[in-house]
Amino acid sequence: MATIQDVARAAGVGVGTVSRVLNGSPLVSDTTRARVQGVIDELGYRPSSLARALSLGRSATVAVIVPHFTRPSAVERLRGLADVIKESDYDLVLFDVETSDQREQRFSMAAQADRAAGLVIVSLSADPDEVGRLAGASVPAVFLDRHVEGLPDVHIDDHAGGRMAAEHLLGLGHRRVAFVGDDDEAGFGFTSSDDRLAGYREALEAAGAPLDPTLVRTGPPSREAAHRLTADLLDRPEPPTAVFAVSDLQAFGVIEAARERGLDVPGDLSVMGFDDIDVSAYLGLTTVRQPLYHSGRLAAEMLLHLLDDAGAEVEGVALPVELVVRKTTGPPR
Amino acid sequence: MATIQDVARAAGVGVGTVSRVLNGSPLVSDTTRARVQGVIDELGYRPSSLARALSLGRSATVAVIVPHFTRPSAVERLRGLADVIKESDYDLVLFDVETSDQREQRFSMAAQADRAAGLVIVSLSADPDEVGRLAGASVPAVFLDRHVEGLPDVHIDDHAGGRMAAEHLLGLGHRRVAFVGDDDEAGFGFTSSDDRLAGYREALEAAGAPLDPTLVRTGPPSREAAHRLTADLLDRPEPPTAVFAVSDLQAFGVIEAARERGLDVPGDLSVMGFDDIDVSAYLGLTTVRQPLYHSGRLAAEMLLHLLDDAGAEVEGVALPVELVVRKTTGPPR
DNA sequence: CTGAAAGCGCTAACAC
DNA sequence: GTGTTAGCGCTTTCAG
Repeated sequence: MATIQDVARAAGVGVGTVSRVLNGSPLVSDTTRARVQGVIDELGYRPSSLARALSLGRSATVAVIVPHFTRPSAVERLRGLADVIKESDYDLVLFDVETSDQREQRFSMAAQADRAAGLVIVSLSADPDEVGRLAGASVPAVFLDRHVEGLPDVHIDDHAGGRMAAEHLLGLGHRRVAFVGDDDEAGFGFTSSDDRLAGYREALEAAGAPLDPTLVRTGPPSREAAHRLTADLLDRPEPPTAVFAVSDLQAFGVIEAARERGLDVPGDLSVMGFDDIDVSAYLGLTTVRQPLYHSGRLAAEMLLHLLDDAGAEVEGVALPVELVVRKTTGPPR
Repeated sequence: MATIQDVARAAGVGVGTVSRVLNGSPLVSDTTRARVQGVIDELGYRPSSLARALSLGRSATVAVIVPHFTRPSAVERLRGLADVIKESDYDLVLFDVETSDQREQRFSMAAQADRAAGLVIVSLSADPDEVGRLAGASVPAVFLDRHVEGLPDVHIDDHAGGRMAAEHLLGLGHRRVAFVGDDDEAGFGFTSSDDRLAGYREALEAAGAPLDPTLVRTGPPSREAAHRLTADLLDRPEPPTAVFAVSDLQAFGVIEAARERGLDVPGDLSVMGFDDIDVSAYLGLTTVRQPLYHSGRLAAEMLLHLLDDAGAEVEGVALPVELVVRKTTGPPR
């Protein structure tokens, strides 16, 4: 790998001049510029963005820190982020986090301006300590899919979403309903599932149909896990007549399990999800929609704004959720 | 942000000693180690991975370069990659490429050992020049979803896949079939679509039912684009009785367009895709399956192997494709 | 065992 | 206009 030194030597100039050519400084004569450029091309020299960032103390990348980035909802958010970032001068780099360790590491990296110019933190919470550090850092950060006091964020009202789900099921005449959600086994501090459950439970209670604790199941946020959880639910002596899953992906797992048992959806079992991902319309899934793609765009725009104008005060945004009734819910038999 | 200097000063030791503590070197007395560690904790000091990489000349990240990373097929591959990488000591960092410019930039970054320890390049081709550079670089690279002469890769036989599609449709009795594929507008050098088309065309020709050129449409690899392309196809005086879409995502766009016209699938129009993504089984889509998740795992394993043993010779792998007949194809009316 | 110093590749301030 | 040089934060000899 050729370095700036090599180029300088070969061109018979100082490294400063090469640097100037590299950065399009006007303080270089045309002839020198041409000569240096010639050597650069010839040597196939590429400046080290790393050394550049270290020297400058800043980089031109936006880092997105996201756990389980292949979940459909995460992908949809990332699509929004990417669509906005690609129109800017920044590069998008995605840091996957799969373990609690990585979460730590990503966060500590966060505050370093030479690593990333700005940060989007998806679905992860931050403790007050971390919030303080982030707020004090020179690297602006915006949280996506999570409300954080004191830092800009884009979030939804999970509690209200859970309530909507309950009210829909209640309105249909269901009294014995279940919940399939997430456990936070990795310790990421996910709360969406719990918040939705809380809203769900409250609305049920208020209607005089309190949620049976044995009908609440949690597991990893995958279709397979939801499938297993549901199979278990359906094996109970008094199975539920409806299931609210905390994501569409999980709702599909629920439906799968029901079909496996020969149950008709929604005839024998009503199923609803949360998110309204791409395929849900196709599959006719009743769900609580949250604006995933839009939330990504918004978060990116907020960050770009912050990057553009360090002093800018950016308000957190709460996005609306909306009930979308399709074909997987109906009155109980 | 505290630096190693700050720590050294506060602990009353040299930076070298701090560095040794950081890296668990045995050449530090226990008392000194304890004192330094104390200061580190107190200051909340985090070493700069950037400076570290620059100094060391190598990093502990695997870089994945992938265009349009939110396509379902890309996500599925990434899932395989991530599942393997997360079990290793490496970090996974994803570089999105959306423009031809970015492609250049990512590639040039590629060969720099201080940026990434290893590389997985998804769906992108490399010209002989680039292959040479990559082969010579100290950073091992494996190509995924593309065959590259002289470098390890994981790929499928697109040509055979296209043939399979044609044979299936032919076997059902279709003679007037269409193709909905990708154009490579961004100039990434994608060839999968063309290769599948070639296989499709040849098989059709061999069966005496040559593909009508007006029934070949290409556009961006999105559902929406495929929808539009198909609408156009169906408006023709002699519409096709079957459509082969180059991806499942696009096949869904085709189906959408057909339904919009009030056409029954497969009664009025047979539709098949390529990939067999997650939801295809759900939707009963007939398709040509390629092992997406597995291909990601394989590529990651190959790279890890290369990283582990620089001398290792890794063979390119061709993965099989397989026809999966479901409910969107049938005999023509 | 530990401190000092050189160097990783680059930018920017400072001379000439 | 252009060369020189001092860092950016870290690791790693090289002395002691």
